[in-house]
Formats: sequence, C-alpha cells, structure tokens
Amino acid sequence: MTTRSKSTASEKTTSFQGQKAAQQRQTRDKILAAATRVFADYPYHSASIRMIGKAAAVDHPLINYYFPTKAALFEEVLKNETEKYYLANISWFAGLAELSPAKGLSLYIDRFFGFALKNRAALRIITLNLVQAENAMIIPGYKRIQGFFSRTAQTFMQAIPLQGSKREIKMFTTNFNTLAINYLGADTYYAGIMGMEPGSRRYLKWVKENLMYVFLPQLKQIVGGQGPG
Amino acid sequence: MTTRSKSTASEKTTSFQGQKAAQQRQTRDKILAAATRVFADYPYHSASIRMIGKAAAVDHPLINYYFPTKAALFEEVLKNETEKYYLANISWFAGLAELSPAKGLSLYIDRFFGFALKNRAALRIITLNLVQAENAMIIPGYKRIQGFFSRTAQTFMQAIPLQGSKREIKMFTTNFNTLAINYLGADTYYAGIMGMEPGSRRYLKWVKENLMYVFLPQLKQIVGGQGPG
DNA sequence: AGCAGATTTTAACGACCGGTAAAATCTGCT
DNA sequence: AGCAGATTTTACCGGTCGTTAAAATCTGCT
Repeated sequence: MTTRSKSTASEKTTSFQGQKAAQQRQTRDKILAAATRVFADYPYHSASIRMIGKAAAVDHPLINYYFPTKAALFEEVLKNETEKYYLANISWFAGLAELSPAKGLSLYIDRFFGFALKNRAALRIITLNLVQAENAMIIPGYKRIQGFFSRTAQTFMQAIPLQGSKREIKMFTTNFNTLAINYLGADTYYAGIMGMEPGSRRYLKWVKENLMYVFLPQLKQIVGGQGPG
Repeated sequence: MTTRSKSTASEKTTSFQGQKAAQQRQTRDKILAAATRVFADYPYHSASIRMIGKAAAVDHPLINYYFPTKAALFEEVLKNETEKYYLANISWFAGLAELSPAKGLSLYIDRFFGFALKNRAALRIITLNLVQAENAMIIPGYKRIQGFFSRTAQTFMQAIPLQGSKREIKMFTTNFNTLAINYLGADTYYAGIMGMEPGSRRYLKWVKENLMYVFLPQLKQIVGGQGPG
C-alpha cells in the first residue's frame, strides 16, 4: 500500500534477534487498533474490512493474513474491550464501602465517566451491537456482550455488602448500566435531544445529575445500614 | 414475480370505477407493510430493497416504481410508525389525572405494553436506528427519531398537572422512555440476560416491576398533591 | 550473492447492494 | 379486436462486500 522504504545496508546491520517478531506484532496491533476504532463507529455489519484497512494504512487483504475472518477480528476486539471494561469496573469500587450511598455513588459515577471518556470504544461497541436483528444475522461474540451485564452485577455484589435480594440487585445494576451506557454510548443522540454538545461538560453534568436522581433512592434501599455506591 | 392469473372475461365484467386505483394502493400498501416488517428487524443500512421485495412477494424494482428511493420508503415507514406511537401515547393518559401516582403509572404501563405487543415495529425501528454511526452514514429521518422523545415529554406535560420544572420533567420522561424502549425494543437481549423468554408474561412482569420500582418515587415528586402517572 | 520463508501487494472471485431502462404484461376503453 | 397507459418483469449498470490465490517484496541466514 504505502511505498515502503527499501531496506538499506545500515538498517540490516542494526537488526537484532526478535525484531521480526516485533515487527509482526506491530502490524497486527496496528490492525487491531484500527479495527477497534472502526467497530466503535459502525455496527458489525456496517463496518468493513476495507474501512479497517484504510484506518490502519494497510492493504485490506493483509487483515486476512493476521485474522482469519472479519468475525474473528471482531471477537478479538470485543474480548479486549469488554475485558478492559470489566477490570476497570472492579477498580471503581475501591474504597466505596466506607462512604455514604450519596458520596459513594457520586464517586463511582465520576470514575465511570473518567473511563468512558478515555475509552470510547468499549461503550460504543456495546451500544452499537446490543440491539440485535433477527437470529438470521446474529453478531459474533453476542453472548459476550450479554455476559457484560451479568458480570457487573456480580462485581457489585462482591465489592459492597448488600441487603437486597439477588433479583433486586440485578435489577438495579441492569437499570443503571442500561441508562449509563445509553447516555454515554449514544451521546450524540441524547445530547441532541437535550440541545447540548455530546462531549461537553454540561452534558456530562446532566447525565450524572440524572443518574444520581434516579438511582440514589434505589441504592439506599439495597445497601444495608450505612454503605457505598 | 408470482405467476399472475390471466384476467378472464368474467373478471373484466365485474370491474367497477376505482378498482385500478384500489389495486395500485393495494400493491403500495403491501410493499409498505413489508418494509415496516423488515425495518423492524434490521437497521436501515442492513435492510435491503431486495429483502423487502421478498417479504412483499414482489420483484424488487417494483419498489422503486412506488417509492423513488430506499430513503424515501424508510422515511414513510418511520413517519407512519412514530405518528402511530405519538397518537397512542396521548391516549394512554386518558383518565389518569384522577388516579394516584401508583395506580396511574401502573395503568399507563399496562396501556404502553398493550400497544408495544401489538405494534412491535414502532419501538423496534427506533431502537435499531437510535444509536448512530459517524456523520458519514446518517440515517434518513434521524431528526424524526430524535423528536420522538421531545414529543412524549410535551404530551406528558399537557395531560397531567405537574409541579416539577420543565427540565425535571424532560429528565423523567427521557429516562422512562429510554428504559422502556430498551426493554421492549431490545427484548431479545435483555430477556436473554435475565434468563427469560422475550415475549413471555414473566419477562413483561419483570419489566413492569422494574419500571414501577424506578419511576414511582420520581413520579410522586413531580406530581403535585395527588395525581396521575 | 543467493536461497527460504515470512510478509505485503495485486488481482480477481462470487455475492449482494440501490437504482435504471426497456421489454412484457395487464387494464380499461372504443 | 386493438389501442394507450398503467403496472410488472427482466436484464443490467457501477459499486461494495469478504475472501482467496498468486505474484511481488522483504528478511534473516549461509
């Protein structure tokens, strides 16, 4: 694709053991990164191998050299992003057990937002592919997207001492995640409705206010005597 | 496409004024109905004219005879469905002003569910096309989808005497609609998470319980002294 | 320098897409 | 019966899709 600089003698002499492997991993990672960007902007069936190739500055058949199929590439991206989210989600609970529900929830949301702003891809890929078409055109890794919610519920239960029933807790986390993911993952849409700019401080403030307003009472009910968010 | 029964003499004699126009409207409606079904299953860019043709048992170029472009067809479907929803939404408020918040909200949700079960398309089309890709591939009628939420907020304010600020009310309706549309429009996904059957009584019960649990306290705050849902 | 294998590029495949043009058919009318 | 116009079917256009095969290039090694 790009006119490659012919290797000179000097380059050759500087070569060391493992450079080839490093180079290979570099290309693969470049493709993976580009795929993550593209899949964060287009749902699976609208994103194309050629788009990804262009985004990675690579001829598109090279993608098939590193990844057998588009589905396999998507699944790897999805696995990376959901895993990243899962680990981040665990970290957001650190130290929350000692706070009041109000302060705990507030801090949790702040941490959530911090992650979401730096890792657009994770939330976007979920929102873009969550709503599914008929069984005919299921999305690869669909179960992984579904598992997403269940895992956050488990994390919640392990991180915070709770009173409510398991059913109640799953209801709470599902509601929270559904609203949060919609507002952050489909920010263009919802900010548009509210007459705000998608990434703006004002919009984020609105989302937080919203989440606090809706979920603080529910949280107080779930948490034992004093507790977290 | 289908082998057409050659018109016989008897058929000719029974023809009356307006039959041709009726026949034309019939084909157009058949296409429109098929398009509604297809667009309720696939997002705009995944649905195809050929799919719709097959669903309507019609050769696909015939669609272009009645609708100039795919975009125009989609916009007409979208207009019909959002209008249907809008009018239904108004009717759900009838008689609610005299009820308590709890009874009012419960009845409102029941009416909502009744509509959603009979008119899958309206909610599905919205959920499938709400989350947007980059500006590059905007969906025709996107503003109409966005207007959807604003109109329900207005209906709410006109139907029920309220106390809260306009901002608060819009927050309430946006939250409610977002959750309700997700749970009903993407029922395959959420029912799957909860280990239930998408259309089942059990799942609908869960959704209603959920909505009541989240929004009843918020509603009580918005409604004046006594009030509706 | 020249070989072997890894990597990249080029070219092409069959399938589907939205849309168009022209041929075929049907319909209502004289 | 035969014409005119509406409707439907057939054939095709240029374009994009995922994937494959083969050619070209690069790399590390002797």
